[in-house]
Amino acid sequence: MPPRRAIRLVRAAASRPKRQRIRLETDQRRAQLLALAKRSFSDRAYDDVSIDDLAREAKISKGLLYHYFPTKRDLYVAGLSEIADELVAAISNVPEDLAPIDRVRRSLDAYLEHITRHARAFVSLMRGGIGSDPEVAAVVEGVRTRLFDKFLHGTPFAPILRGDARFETAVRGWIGFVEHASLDWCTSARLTRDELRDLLADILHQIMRIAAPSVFPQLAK
Amino acid sequence: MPPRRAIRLVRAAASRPKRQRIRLETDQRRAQLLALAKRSFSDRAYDDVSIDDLAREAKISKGLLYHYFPTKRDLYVAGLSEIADELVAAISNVPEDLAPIDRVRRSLDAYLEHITRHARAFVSLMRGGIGSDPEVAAVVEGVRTRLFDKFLHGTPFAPILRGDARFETAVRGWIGFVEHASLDWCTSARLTRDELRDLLADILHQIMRIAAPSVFPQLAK
DNA sequence: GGCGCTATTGAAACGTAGTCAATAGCCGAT
DNA sequence: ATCGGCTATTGACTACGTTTCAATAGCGCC
Repeated sequence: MPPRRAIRLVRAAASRPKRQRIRLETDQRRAQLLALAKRSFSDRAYDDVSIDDLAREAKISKGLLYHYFPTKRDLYVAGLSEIADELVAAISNVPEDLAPIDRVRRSLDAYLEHITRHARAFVSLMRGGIGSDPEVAAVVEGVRTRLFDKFLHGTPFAPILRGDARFETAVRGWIGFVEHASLDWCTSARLTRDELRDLLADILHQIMRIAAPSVFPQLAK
Repeated sequence: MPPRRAIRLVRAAASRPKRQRIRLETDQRRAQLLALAKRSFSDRAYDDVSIDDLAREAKISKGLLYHYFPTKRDLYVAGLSEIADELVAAISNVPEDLAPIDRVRRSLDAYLEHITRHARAFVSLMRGGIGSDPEVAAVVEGVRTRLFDKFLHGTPFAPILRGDARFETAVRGWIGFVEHASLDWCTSARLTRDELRDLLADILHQIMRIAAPSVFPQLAK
């Protein structure tokens, strides 16, 4: 039926194409949009991702997007939080019964494994697309705090030293070290993953020796 | 002369207030705007500083602002670069003839001194108001590279180890450590400045021992 | 087959970055 | 003095992206 096409075109021009509406459950749609946001904000900078783009890619109207996320920033933060949670979760299934030093090494393995798999997302998380937004800062800070806890969880001296300013400064600083080194490493891997892991673990070890001599009296410098 | 006020009001209403134009030399105007930008972007987030605000504060029109800086981002980057230069300059006048370890300690002193004096600017520099902008990233990266050079300049092993991946990873990671620890410290100083300085210096020392055993064979772990 | 609920739309409001032709102050020449 | 040119400066205008909201269409239920 050759006329079909012609008729269609006429109808389209006359009575407006009228894109068919696809109805989704709230949860599904929300999940779809979140996934899209995570991808988009990992690939491009915050300002380079427009609501129009997102809506077009999701094949919905801008209005609907705003129905699910009251603000572009909210959408961004929601995506970032998920990325953050995934990262923390990635190092959370390290066996409990290992020696502290092995736990650290295993955690580092899991951490490095995860960030190589999700390099783009990790970079966009850490570089913090909107540096000065308090919510974004809170997400990043949350990652640090939780990593701090994970890496130290189960070590015998953690309870003793909790609250010790010198110790906490040192370990939190080490987290900064790890972030920095892994960001560098993501963009140009000049060490193997094992070499980096060993280096990071060794340095943590030394840092704890320096920052908590009371626990390592025999090693005092 | 009571009528004065009334006359003024009438004139103002009739023939438009016509704000008087103040002509400035290009350099002065530019300097004024840069200073204003540095202040504003340190106080508020990038998006919360509008060109209209800046123009109003500077008592000039938007158009003129765009005459000096082709883009809001350019203005921001220009301000950020100055802050960055000031930070690097701050640690640049450490005497050349000190022992390496003392140079590091003196540099750290200068660094900490500077960031306490310019805490807000330092924080906005490091948090990188626009995380994903390549120019902004370049400024921050430039600070790191230059700090790296400054801290190591004059040490005997620097030339030997330049290019050694393990060593560079470690020292660059230490820069991350320092940034992180000093950002924390800016917001809540739980150590004295001297304690922090000593901690940072000790850790650098240990890090170099670990990362460059060939230079410290006698200390190999 | 109508009714109500809600996911969805489209257009319009709004704010902010960026443009540009016109203007006003300054200075040197006449 | 004043004219003329140079350039710092203006302000109205455009463009574009976020956000709002009343209207609409799909779906299940009676």
